[in-house]
Amino acid sequence: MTSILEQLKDSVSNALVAAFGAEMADKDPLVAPTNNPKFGDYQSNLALSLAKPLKQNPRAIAQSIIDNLEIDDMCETPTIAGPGFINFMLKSDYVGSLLQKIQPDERLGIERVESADKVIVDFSSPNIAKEMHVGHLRSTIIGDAIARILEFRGYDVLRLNHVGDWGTQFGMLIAYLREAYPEALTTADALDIGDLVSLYKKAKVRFDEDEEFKQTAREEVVKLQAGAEDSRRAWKLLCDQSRREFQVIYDLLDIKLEERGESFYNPFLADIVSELDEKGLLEKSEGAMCVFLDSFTNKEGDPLPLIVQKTDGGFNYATTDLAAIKYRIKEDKATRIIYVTDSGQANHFAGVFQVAKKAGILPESVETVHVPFGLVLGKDGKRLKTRSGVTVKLKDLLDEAINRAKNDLETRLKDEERKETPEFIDRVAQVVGLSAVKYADLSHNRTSDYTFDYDKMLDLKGNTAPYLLYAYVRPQGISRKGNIDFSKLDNKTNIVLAEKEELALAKHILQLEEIIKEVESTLLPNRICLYLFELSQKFNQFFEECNVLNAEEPQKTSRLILADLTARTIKLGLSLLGIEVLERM
RNA sequence: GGGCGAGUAGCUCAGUGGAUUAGAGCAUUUGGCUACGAACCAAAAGGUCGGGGGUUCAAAUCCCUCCUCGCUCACCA
Repeated sequence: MTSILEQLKDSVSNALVAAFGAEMADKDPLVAPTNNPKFGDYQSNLALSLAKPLKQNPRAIAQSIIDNLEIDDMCETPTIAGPGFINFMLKSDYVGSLLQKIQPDERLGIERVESADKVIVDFSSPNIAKEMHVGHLRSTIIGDAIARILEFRGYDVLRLNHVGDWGTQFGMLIAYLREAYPEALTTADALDIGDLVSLYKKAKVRFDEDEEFKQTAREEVVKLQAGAEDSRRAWKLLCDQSRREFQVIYDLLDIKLEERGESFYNPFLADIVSELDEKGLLEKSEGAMCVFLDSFTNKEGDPLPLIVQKTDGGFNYATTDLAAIKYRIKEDKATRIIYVTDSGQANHFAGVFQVAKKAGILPESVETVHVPFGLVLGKDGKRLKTRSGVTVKLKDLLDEAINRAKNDLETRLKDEERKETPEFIDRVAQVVGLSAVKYADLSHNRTSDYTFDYDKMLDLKGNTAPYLLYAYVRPQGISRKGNIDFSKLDNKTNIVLAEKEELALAKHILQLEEIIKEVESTLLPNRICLYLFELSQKFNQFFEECNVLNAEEPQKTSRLILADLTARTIKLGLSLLGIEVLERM
């Protein structure tokens, strides 16, 4: 369905051409939702921006536009306010007819994109042989939400997990494995990940302290990269065990990912370097092969290099990322590649994208975009750590949220003298706990750091997951109490929107499409959160003022449809964020 | 020192095409359950949008400058 906003934009553009001639056709109609409901639903600031070029009074221009508008079916006659704003107020009949139109549609009238372009979302990316920790939280949650939103819009999304499964640390690990746990190399499942993590730490200590061990580790890297069979077996063992543990988290969070680690691009790295050389971009500097960047300088003001081959001949992540760009464009046919990593990598990606463009690997027709996000902070305003000062494991963090949700729920059940089964309690606690963590993350503007606070995210009040989940449960309560099957509601009766709460709720429901389209380009999921929070508030106001079950027809059916559409909008919106709903809580 | 980002109510944060009186939530104070779940709603109070300049009829938003904080600055990713 064409959104109201787009229809208005088209109408204003047409009116502009009718009033001032065809040369105005490309002029942006500057239509946007009003920031204050008393100015109506939408406004156009067009007349003000035309005052100078047309050398006319903006109010007169506004009047000419209004005179040429053909929107009687949608809006009341637009009014001119202040210096020349055009304010639009939707007609309630029109709003009702739109609701009626989307009511039978599973997608709630939201369009798919015309061509299913391939989009890659690169997110999560933990490191093999390490546990997932709080540092992976945001990439995983934000990346998944972005992927879900683009999938819903109809893009062909490839979700890639660019795991750290290659590099110098493996020499160290394999060397230590041989030394300390030789049986792990021959016996399946001889280690679990807990051992693997402590193994990593011990290996690191050996590596830092013992020169001889360091040398062995380096040789092990060479053997691995050369494809020595027992080294590869050890490497694979490490990867498999890590992968299993990652999967526990992904299952818990309901996240689907295709693993394609750094090692995947290994065969292409040497070619990338020679390609850069052929293009004349390569320079040797302090022993390393580099491409020098435009507009990036170091402390002394000299140009900064992107190192693609280290002094020891090895490749690094810049090389891998260049190879990945090439592969993703040539083989995967991606037209948009989205990297969800922390903002600390902004320079790295800027450099890689610049070199890829210079080298002709990255054509104009493909968009690469770094989607940065800020740090997760503790209440002290510093990077989130445990009380003992170590990094918080992701599993522990999620379990804590679920446990707190469970305690809250049990306290409330006791207060209200409600009895529920242990299965119900566990299920509600899990959904509430996980959705609270996800929603807290997604509802903040991702570019800034955010403060992690269990009490706030699990609060039943305010812009939190529990508040939204409750707003979903309330319409379901109406359905149960009234013994009404929402899917069998009469769709023939005109929807009546007499009360201001009804109208406000209805208009808000219809805005989801605009929001989704906006997020599709800005990749800022917090816009969806804000939308859903406002929807929930409007529903609660409606619920307070407009009794549904005791209303007379045709108002009763109208209100049932409103309640159902609200619930389905919340459910759909939350699903785009990777959050489930509950029928009761 | 360079680059990037941030600084908006006591706290957590919205505000991405400059525009009509700067928003929300939490916390605080007050009112509302003999009506579909009060896990709710209503109302009050709370801000020189870090400081200073500039552009504009109009700036939290654009430009300049300064201050504070964070991230980052060649062989880790």
